[in-house]
Amino acid sequence: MPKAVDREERREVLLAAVWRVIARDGLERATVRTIAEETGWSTGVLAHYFADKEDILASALQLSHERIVARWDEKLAGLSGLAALRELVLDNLPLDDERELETRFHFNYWTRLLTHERLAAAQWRQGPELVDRLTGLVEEARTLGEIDPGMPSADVGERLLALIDGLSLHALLNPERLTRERQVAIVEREFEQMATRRKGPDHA
Amino acid sequence: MPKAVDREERREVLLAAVWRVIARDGLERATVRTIAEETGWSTGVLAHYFADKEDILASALQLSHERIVARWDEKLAGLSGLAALRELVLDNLPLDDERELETRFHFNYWTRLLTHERLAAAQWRQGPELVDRLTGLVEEARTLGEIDPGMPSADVGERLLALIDGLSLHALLNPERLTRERQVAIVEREFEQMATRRKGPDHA
Amino acid sequence: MPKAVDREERREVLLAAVWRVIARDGLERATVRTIAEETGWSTGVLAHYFADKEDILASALQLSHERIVARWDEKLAGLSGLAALRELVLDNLPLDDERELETRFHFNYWTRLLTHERLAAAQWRQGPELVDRLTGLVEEARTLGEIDPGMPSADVGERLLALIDGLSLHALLNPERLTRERQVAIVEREFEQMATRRKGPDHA
Amino acid sequence: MPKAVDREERREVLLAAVWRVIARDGLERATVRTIAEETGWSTGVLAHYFADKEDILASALQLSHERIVARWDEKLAGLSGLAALRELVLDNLPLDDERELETRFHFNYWTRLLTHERLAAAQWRQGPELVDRLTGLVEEARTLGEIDPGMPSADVGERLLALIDGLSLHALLNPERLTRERQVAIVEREFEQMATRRKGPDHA
DNA sequence: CATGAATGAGTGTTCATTCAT
DNA sequence: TATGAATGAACACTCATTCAT
Repeated sequence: MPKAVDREERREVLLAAVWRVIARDGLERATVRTIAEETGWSTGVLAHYFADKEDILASALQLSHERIVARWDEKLAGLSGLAALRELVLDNLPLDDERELETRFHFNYWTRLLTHERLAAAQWRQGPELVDRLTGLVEEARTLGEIDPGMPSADVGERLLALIDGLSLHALLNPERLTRERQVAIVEREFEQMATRRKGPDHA
Repeated sequence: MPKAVDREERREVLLAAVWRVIARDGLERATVRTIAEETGWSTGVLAHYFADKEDILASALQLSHERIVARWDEKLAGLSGLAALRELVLDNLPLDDERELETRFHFNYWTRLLTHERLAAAQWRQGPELVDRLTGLVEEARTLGEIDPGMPSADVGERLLALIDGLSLHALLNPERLTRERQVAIVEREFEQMATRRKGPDHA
Repeated sequence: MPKAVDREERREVLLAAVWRVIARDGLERATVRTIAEETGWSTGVLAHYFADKEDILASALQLSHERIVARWDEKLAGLSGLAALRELVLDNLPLDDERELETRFHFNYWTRLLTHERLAAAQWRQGPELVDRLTGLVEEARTLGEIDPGMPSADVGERLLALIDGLSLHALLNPERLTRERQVAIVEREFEQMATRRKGPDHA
Repeated sequence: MPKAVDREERREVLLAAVWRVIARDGLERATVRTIAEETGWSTGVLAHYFADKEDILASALQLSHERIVARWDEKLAGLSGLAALRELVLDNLPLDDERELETRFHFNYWTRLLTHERLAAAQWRQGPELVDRLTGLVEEARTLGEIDPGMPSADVGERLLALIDGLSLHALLNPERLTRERQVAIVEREFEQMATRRKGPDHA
């Protein structure tokens, strides 16, 4: 009998190393050797679990995405409308080490998505799914009368997405200026205003 | 007597080629050869004007930054407060081909700034400066009574910066979803609300 | 008690797979993995029956050779002189699918025999043996008065060997130009002339 | 001004090194590093003159072919019929060191032509051209009444081609058995018989 | 005996850099 | 000053081999 290896589990262990390398050193320095070193195995082992480097990078993003979506589902269970929206926005900020690694990791793919056709395939994209979720919850919040009905949900969703990624970006680039606390404060204020404005039309 | 070459002018011509290559093909594919081809000169000529490739990339960012700051000064001349703030935000979105190239160009540096010490240390100047300008104008608008005095100017500035870069990012990644018109609409609404809220405390 | 495996029989099954792979894909693409796939077993099994890859290749050639020699003995039984010679020459041309595979297989070793010491030293046995058989039968034909006694048997044998391999080579490289029928026609004419010339001296 | 290098001449110098490596070590061991070593330059230099390794190998064969055809033209100038045919056959045997290298070199491509589609393109093939020349000269000899008109010229040409490559092959594999002198003797006898048979039909 | 996971040297290729001209 | 030939380290990838199970 061969050495018993759960291939799927092993793949995930390897991909977690890929996350760490890319988050720490960047995509450019994420060479097969660097990744292998991080896994603790030899370079050749990657060939057993992935077709080529592009498959490694795509699989790493794919798995990360799956984990994130699963976490969303978990965190949002039982919540609806504005509360769910707030949770979703906060979940997508680099507010702890795990999510900072996650953000740094995804960050590296953004530029690549811009110029690499093949990577732009549907499953690579977390963005579209997030904006849809955000917009859906905005819509829900509006139905529940929690927010100003005067604004198109899609635009509100888009603005929240921009806020998430903009804050994430600058939190990574300038962690001292844009601390975790400050990110939360800015988002909380955003939500206060969204909630406040629910009567916006009334007072006019 | 050596050929009379205006070194500074030549550098700028070369760096403009660097912008085009990076915006079009990405940093990864911006090889010395590709850049040289874009300039129309040979690869060797770059060695006369720059220390090494990193110097080329840093100088390209630096020059781009200088141009942008100059444009800000020009556009904001005569404006103050909310009007100036609005102009500055809109100027930093990829709303025409020139600024789209600019955004795509800068975009490529974001990930690199995260991991490359030398580039980050020597060249990252735009972000801080922009957030400072935004914050300054928010402060000015508050002094002029144009906006809600209840919010910390720095946080408003930070949120606008996030909005700018978040919208820019997704406008590049998904130009069909986030059209230029839609970017403007989202920003305009943001400003309407900032203006509306100037009496916020009053109606409570 | 270990599993009862007829090692010799297993080796032959494995080597037959080697023949197919090499004839089909060439020596260059005959990797251990490809061969293992063709056998239906895992790559590791080859290590149990062969010292290393070179041993696999040498053994495959060796076995093929043994089979061919056995076939000669069978086909030539009861024949002698010119008739036997004709049969032997025709048997060594790729005139049916089995022998075409055989020829393609051997073909791949020719260049390797030129440069690989170990293979050349240990395994090259067919060439000499075939030329010896050809020469022997020429000698026999001469003794029987079937052919021109004026020519050195060794040279006639050598020429027939060259003809066999030259025709085989071009039949593989250009099957449309050098069809099986044409190969036979060329050989038959060769033998007609050898037979005709048996009275050569007489008419002078 | 750049270092003055005649690119075509340099290419030929490099390709001559390729010939030597392949003839000596075989195609399999003709790595880029081995070739570079033989040229005396670094590995990178090959990238300046050839697109990739396949281009190197194709160009080497191409140049060799051109040289051979040029030599044919030179050697056959002023000759016709059987005399030209004899010269052409003898020229294609490995009868001196230069042509032995040539034969060993070409030899290595034969197996590759069998399995590599791309290499099978028209310009790679010396064979077809040679068989056409041979057949043409046979036809000429027949017109001149130098040989037996009873045999199809194409078949005679084909047989001579087979003889050439068969003798070349075994001369390389067994130089002690099939010496240069013996190759010549076998070919000369072949031509004597072709000439003798010109009256073949008469004596019947 | 049979498996296939793991290894790491070797491959073709790319590329920033150097430097003679 | 400008050229592009030359370099050689680094890259992704392939593969024969080893060996724990």
